[in-house]
Amino acid sequence: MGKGARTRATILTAAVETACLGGFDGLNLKPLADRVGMTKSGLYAHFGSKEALQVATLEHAAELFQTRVVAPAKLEAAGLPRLDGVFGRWLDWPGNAGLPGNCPFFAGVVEFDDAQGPVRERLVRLFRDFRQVVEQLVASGVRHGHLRPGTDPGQFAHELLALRYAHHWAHGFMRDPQALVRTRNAFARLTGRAPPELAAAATRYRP
Amino acid sequence: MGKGARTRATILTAAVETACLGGFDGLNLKPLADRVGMTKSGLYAHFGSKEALQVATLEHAAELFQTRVVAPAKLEAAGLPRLDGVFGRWLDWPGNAGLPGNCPFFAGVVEFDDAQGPVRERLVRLFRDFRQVVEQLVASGVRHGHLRPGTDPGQFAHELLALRYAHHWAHGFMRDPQALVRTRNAFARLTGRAPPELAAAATRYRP
DNA sequence: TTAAGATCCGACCGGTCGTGCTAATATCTC
DNA sequence: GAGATATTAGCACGACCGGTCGGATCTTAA
Repeated sequence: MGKGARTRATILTAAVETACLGGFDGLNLKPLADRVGMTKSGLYAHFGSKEALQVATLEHAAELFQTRVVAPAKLEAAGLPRLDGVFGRWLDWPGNAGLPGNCPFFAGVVEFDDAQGPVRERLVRLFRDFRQVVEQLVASGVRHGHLRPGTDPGQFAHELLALRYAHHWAHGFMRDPQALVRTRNAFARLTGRAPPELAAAATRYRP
Repeated sequence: MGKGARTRATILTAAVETACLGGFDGLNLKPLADRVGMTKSGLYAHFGSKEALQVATLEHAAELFQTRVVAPAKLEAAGLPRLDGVFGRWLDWPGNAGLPGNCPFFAGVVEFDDAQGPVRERLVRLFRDFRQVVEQLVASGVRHGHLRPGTDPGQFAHELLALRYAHHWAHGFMRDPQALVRTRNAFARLTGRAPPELAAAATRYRP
């Protein structure tokens, strides 16, 4: 690995940490350059623009997510246990990758939802790919008899992401000490492992 | 209403719209002043700082939310129907208030989760208050026999917010045309009104 | 060893940011 | 209508933004 690739990696590592703390809009050149002991123009030798830096940072974070959250599933039993593992690691992310702050992808959702450009496109594709991973895990769970036949993987993935998002809000923002147990309860209900009497909230109301 | 109060209202209306489009970090003085035909210092006569402007904007948005989403529940039948109404209007917000873009509160969650200060505090209190409203609606639903006795209002509110957050992601960011139907499905499952065979996903798996 | 090329710095550009101040103007009260 | 007050414009400051450029310094391969 040449010197260029080495410093590029150093920059990207610091950039991902910065993005976890301040989002992709917080990826300002001067502070980032200071963090790695360089100058702004030094960064520009590696990335030609701020947008390119954002995309590269997103890519680097995605690789980290892949190795820390998704890949370990290969070592777990196929079907629902694998889904359990991914969801559990997803809840810890990005902390379990040694990163400070919160998930940068969720920050990107807010920062790029009205804007457009390559960063947004890349982020959408990232979410779509991960969603597909979840859907395959669900389908596998159905095949193994862990989940009810006919389970809609798209609907399941939608609700799974909802739980992760709510955890981000309750734990990260509201600092609710009950966040984790509530998210786990909801996950248990989603996967049909809640006590039967808690599986649904309503009793007799029909609109 | 004096002239001061009138222009202050004009500014805040424009500020809420701006916050819907670009969040509270996007509340920059010059563009906002241009939008209402004033200069930056004109705004400064009304709010003494950017932070105060953000707080006032948050307050104004909260009042709008109260009147457009929460208050109409008074006209609905107590219990679950009232919860249906609030959730339905919440999904439309802020569009049903004539505002462009997305919910500014969700943007604030990302922008102020690591930061601290009066804006964050106000936003936390806002969410806590609304969560309490939801919990009371749930408790009322239990009393009316619409929801299973013993339903945990806190857990229910946690999952309800999860659905709204997922809708924000799927509809607003991912532009998923199936977002609405999936959110409604999930709401039906949460309130126990999904077809029984869809109420839970798992069949026999026990970890 | 040496020269080509990669790498990085320092200075600088045009803009925009939030924040102050003064002066002039509009509005309200008496 | 006069005086007090509230409101707004105009202007300037320092800090920071993304981006550019020439040249110094270091790697690397011949």
